[in-house]
Amino acid sequence: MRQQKSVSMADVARVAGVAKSTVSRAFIHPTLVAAPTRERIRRIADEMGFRPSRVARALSTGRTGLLGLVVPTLSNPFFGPLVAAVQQAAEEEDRQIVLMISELSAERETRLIERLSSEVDGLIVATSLCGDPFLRKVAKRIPLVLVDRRVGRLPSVLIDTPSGVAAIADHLIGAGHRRLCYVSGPPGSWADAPRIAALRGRAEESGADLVVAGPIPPTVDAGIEVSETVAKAGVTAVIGYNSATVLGLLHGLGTQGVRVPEDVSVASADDFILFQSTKPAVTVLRLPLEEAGHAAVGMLARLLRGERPGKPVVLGPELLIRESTRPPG
Amino acid sequence: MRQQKSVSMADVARVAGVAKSTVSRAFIHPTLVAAPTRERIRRIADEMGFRPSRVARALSTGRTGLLGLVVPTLSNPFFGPLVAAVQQAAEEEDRQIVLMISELSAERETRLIERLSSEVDGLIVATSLCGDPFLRKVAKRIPLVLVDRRVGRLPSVLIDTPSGVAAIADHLIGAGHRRLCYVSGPPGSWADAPRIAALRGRAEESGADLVVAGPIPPTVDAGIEVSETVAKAGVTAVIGYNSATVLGLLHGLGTQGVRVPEDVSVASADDFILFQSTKPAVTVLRLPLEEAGHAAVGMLARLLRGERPGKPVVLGPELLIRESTRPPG
DNA sequence: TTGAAAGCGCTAACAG
DNA sequence: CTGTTAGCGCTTTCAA
Repeated sequence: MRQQKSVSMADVARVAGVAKSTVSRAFIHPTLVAAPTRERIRRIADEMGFRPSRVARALSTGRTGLLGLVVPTLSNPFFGPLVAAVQQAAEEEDRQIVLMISELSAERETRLIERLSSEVDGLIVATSLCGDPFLRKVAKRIPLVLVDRRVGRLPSVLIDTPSGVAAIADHLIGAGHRRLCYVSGPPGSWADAPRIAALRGRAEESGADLVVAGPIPPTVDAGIEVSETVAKAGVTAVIGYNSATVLGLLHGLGTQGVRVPEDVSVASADDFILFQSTKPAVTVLRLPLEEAGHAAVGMLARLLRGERPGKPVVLGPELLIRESTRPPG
Repeated sequence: MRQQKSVSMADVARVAGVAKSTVSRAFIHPTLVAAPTRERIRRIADEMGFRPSRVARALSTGRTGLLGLVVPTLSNPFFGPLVAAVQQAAEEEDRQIVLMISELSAERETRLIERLSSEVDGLIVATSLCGDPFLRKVAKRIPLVLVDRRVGRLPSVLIDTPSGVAAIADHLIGAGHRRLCYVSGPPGSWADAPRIAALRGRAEESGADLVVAGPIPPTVDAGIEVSETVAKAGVTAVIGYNSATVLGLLHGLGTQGVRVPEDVSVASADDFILFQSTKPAVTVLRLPLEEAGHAAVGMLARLLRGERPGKPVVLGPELLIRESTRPPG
């Protein structure tokens, strides 16, 4: 049954001529052990290559040191950096990440969270398909932090894209643009309404016009198609829903002889690594994914310590101004 | 210390009026328990909401049910699908994935693997920075499967890109192209030599010419720059190292008035989701990442059962022929 | 400041 | 087929 003949606390204790409990204390509550003893134990443990068993510790403390992270997919470039950030932040707390990918299925999502919830200390959920009531229920049983989703007063880390989109508008209007276009995402996207509201607000304040094109699917093709509409709308600047849309716009406008940015400025509400090296480089919103990951782990750690999680953290995207946007005319 | 008042086996045993061990057996070795007893136990366990403690089981069996997965980054679109596939395959074996991201640092990679190796049942390593001797050492202590890397005779799942690149050449040459260009990756990329060898082989067999451009950095910019060279090389078809390179080529050739595919056919040795919806859609190699993930988990499972892992699995990429390649002229 | 002892919840001999 | 009995390796009272 046993296979690994790894060094246990008992072994260290024997060699050091002390009780197991003293060895344990030397690591967990160093202050409770006389300095010389402690150092000797540590040295011996080290020499013997002692590695405390997480499993045994987990059984006795009731905590595994594992955090569950649930994301909908890794194909969307939104989630890679988030996962990476969460993993790194967890590492700093000496915790590990158990990753689950729901593949955009609500049923799967629910099932995975259900299972995970009984095997980790806490959960970070960055998915949108499972129901609110379900999440509320899970949060009762286990510390839970939501990312980019709001469910009642559950602890959460939010990314305020509307304010980022507004920042794009400010930048554009500030540069002198008077007619802007927003190309919206797929029909029913919950992200669009607040963005459009924010844009309208900015437009009204400054007396600029706002044209909304779409909704269209978030694909390059759809972006290419919609570029005709955009070209005819008589706008001098366009903001695209996401990177695929913008890629399509760039291409579509190009083939219609509309130059970017000379004729029309283009910005993306979504970052995409290649946008920094396209010609022209595209003005984008950099989503604070790293920050979000760290914040989520921090919040979860607080919950696990029994502290109050604090208010939802709201992170603003950063506007990266590049060649694709400039004053009109 | 205790916090969750979850139902334990002892509880179930008491209610069912049997010994703990019988409850245990009812789940682990169902055949060793009389059918009626077994069913009664299961029903009661179910009603009580019993969930066996993985931790306790781990302590007693020495196996945690966790698999470690180490990848270099999630920014490269190569790894997202791989991670997803590994997670899914693991799930089917009722195992969970502990994910580590080395962020392309050899030192970090070594450290992570070192730590992970004492906390999971087995390891899947899809990184290239840590040293061969180190991996050999780790593999002695814990079942280990390599992905897209070969170290001695360690179990591994390989993706045979050279044969895929050769398939592109066959396709092109078969269509009548006589002068091909391969745009290679970054200086020192270990991937290039075998690809170029494969291409040369095909070219010689068929009496076609092969021009190698580069090495260049795997970026859009570099792709744009190199497109001048390509345009002047008098080739009718070009194969790019990866998606960024090809994106650059597409753009660069376009601005030089070289039409794709009318004047030059273009193919990518690397898939990229947007290539199916660009104009023209690009002929690519689809890397069998899902298959690789499944194969790796399967192989690891075999190792964990004490079976021989079998020979390295070699997976061939699939050639997806699209609009960007066609007969010359 | 240290030791002894009692678990944590489960699995796996070994009896019966 | 089922019960009894030891642990797995660690943390944590409780005493000394």
